[in-house]
Amino acid sequence: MHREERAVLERYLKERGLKMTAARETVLEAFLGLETHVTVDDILEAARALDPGIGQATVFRTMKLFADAGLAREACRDDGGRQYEHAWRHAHHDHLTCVDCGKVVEFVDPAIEKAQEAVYRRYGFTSSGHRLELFGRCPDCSKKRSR
Amino acid sequence: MHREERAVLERYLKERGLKMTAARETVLEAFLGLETHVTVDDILEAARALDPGIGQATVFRTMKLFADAGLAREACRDDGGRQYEHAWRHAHHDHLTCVDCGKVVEFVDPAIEKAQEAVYRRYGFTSSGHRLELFGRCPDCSKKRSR
DNA sequence: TCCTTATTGATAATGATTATCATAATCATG
DNA sequence: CATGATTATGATAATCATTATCAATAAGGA
Repeated sequence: MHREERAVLERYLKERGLKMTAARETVLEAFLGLETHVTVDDILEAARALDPGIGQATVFRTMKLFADAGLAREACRDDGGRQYEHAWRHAHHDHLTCVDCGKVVEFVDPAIEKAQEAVYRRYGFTSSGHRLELFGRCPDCSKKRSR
Repeated sequence: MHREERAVLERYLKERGLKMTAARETVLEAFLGLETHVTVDDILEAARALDPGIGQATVFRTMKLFADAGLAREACRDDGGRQYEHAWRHAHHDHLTCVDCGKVVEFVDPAIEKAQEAVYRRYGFTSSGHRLELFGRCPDCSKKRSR
């Protein structure tokens, strides 16, 4: 299962003299088996379902590693803890979040992406990623409000 | 000093039966006297310069209040603690951050804003703000890298 | 297999934020 | 302008997410 991601991880590890371990395999399987937008505790729970001996610190460490290896993307939430989403073969996308019910729509907008490139050029910056979150009310919650 | 912001705060407080206090005045002055992008500790330090008796918890509470009153905007940083920036009569803007030296450029791009409106319409959402952060390398750091 | 080095899990430590609570300040009202 | 109901404060403890420490273990090249 998840042979491709495993290969990515192994290459990453070998390149810097790190080791492939049982714990790392377990966390990888747990993470990939979950939906995107998960917290470390979600991953810990899933990992312990596969191997009850996994420690919390290991999940923190391992997810950081995955982020660096390009397997996960991390984002801070205003409230609780960090969240992770799948990054391997998951195209970049932005988020549209409902401030009332919390629903999240993932989207990609070429016009936005293009305009961002123009901003980088304007200030002479080299691009290395961005984070865009649109907040608003989804159709349902908008309706409820205006009633 | 800062009569307008003070009036905003007073109206906000009165509307919900809250009280204007010396501590809130002090924190307001301290916050407005600082540059934007400040942490709670920055504000605490500035507030204690005006009144050494101010408690840390009060600053946390008060800044939350200010954010709700539209005087401050808060944003989470991936690393350390929350940061606040001025919100009253400070036009909305986005951030372009250098991942090497930490330099921050504030910008507004009409094309991006327009494209975002289109996204809201596409999904039937009502807009209530957004957060955009572009990451990259500033001209200086780009040069250093390519050497 | 052996040996060096990285990794693990448990636990303590940290740092940011929030809750608690007794005391003090605010302000609408009489 | 004194009163009283209520909110706010500051000190402290509590919580939550995350990181550091460390002795014991596992990986993997020689």
